[in-house]
Amino acid sequence: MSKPLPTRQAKATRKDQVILDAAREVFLADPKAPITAVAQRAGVGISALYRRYASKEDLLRTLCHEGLRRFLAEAEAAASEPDGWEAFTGFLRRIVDADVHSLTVHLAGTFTPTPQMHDDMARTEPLVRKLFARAKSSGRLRHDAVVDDITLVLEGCAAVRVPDSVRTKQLRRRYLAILLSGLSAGAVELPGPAPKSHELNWRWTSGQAE
Amino acid sequence: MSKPLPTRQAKATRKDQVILDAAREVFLADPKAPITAVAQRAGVGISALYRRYASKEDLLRTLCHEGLRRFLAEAEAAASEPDGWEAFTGFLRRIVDADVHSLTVHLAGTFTPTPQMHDDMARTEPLVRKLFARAKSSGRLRHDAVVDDITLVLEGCAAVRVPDSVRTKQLRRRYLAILLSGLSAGAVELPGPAPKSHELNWRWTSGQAE
DNA sequence: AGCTAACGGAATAAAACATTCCGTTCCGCA
DNA sequence: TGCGGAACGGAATGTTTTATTCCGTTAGCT
Repeated sequence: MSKPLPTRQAKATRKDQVILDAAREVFLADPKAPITAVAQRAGVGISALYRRYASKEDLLRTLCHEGLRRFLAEAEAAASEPDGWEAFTGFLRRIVDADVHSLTVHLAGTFTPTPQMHDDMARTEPLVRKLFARAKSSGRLRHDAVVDDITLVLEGCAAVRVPDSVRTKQLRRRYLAILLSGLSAGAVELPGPAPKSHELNWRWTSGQAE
Repeated sequence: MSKPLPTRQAKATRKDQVILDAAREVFLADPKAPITAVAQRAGVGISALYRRYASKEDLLRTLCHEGLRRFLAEAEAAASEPDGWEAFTGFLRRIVDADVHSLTVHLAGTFTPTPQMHDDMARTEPLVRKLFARAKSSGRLRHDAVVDDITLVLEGCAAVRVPDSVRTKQLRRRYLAILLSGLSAGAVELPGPAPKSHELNWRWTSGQAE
């Protein structure tokens, strides 16, 4: 009773997802991977890909945009969590679990972003800023942490990767816990100038390629 | 009085270093970079490279081995620092500063290691283990941290990278400080099974390529 | 039975690369 | 002052890798 209509179109629609999933896995592991690797992982032919996406760049862009949307959605969801600290840490955990950071960051520069993407990015920023501010005012966050440290944290978590994806998720949570513990109030001063967002978004600003 | 002999051979010897430096920068930024990129960055022709290294793989291997040696040397140096916690944190800071982890890890799998390298790796392991044990017994390290967390920490720090290398170093120190703060004693329990070394060395165990 | 959306995958054209080769430069010595 | 060759620069070469296209096949659907 779950699949009452294995109609041709329905099949194709389901395959849409399979392909996107495969693409995510493959490009997450290697942003420079050939498109045939995606087809293989998805268990489909190359045609199935080109039927849906005009080009490799198009696929990359779609994938990345999907990640961005997820990020945005999580940020919005976190906004309604009453406890500021919980909202903050929960948000980070979900982003790390979803491996969204790798998507949006490691793929940046491999395609030219659409206006729509820029728009979504712009909508995201204030939400994250707010989330951070709430965490800060909860008193649980160390006083010298800044919003852009979030980027560093996410980048670090994304760097944790082992062949087994389940294990990867566990290790990342452990790692995030260490980081959050380090970001908690009451420790010694952090060294050096804090990061500024323009320093960290360079991957987006310069067009194309690697 | 610094360069009394700009003799032909002396020049070449100096260029050795220039080339190795260029190679480090280039392959650190992109492990798959073409060899011409190295030549360009070094400001030399391709011949200058092939005069020194039989192949690209050979260059990669040399580079990586150099990094491994540095790692080993730092570990040995840290062993003679009397304070266990200082030895530990100082060691990490120097390794992070030298960007050695990226070298040994991101390049792994792009060449077949020499017996000499395996040997050096074997010599390194007990040193690091000892360093960790001393940090642990200093009481400053959280009780549920394990040796292999070091790998995660280094991996995370290596993931911090911005175009400006000076800034990168600063940001990494900040990030390491957060991590060390999180690794300090007295916080909440860390989640999940702790990492085991065989989980983290997969890049070395499977031969060749990506 | 016939039409065609949805494919699979070989074929193709273009790019990216590692490596080789050859002509040039210029140090060091006679 | 001229020569031999080490040390190069960088174009030419031969391969490999890839994105993209094309064409024959397989079903849903009527």
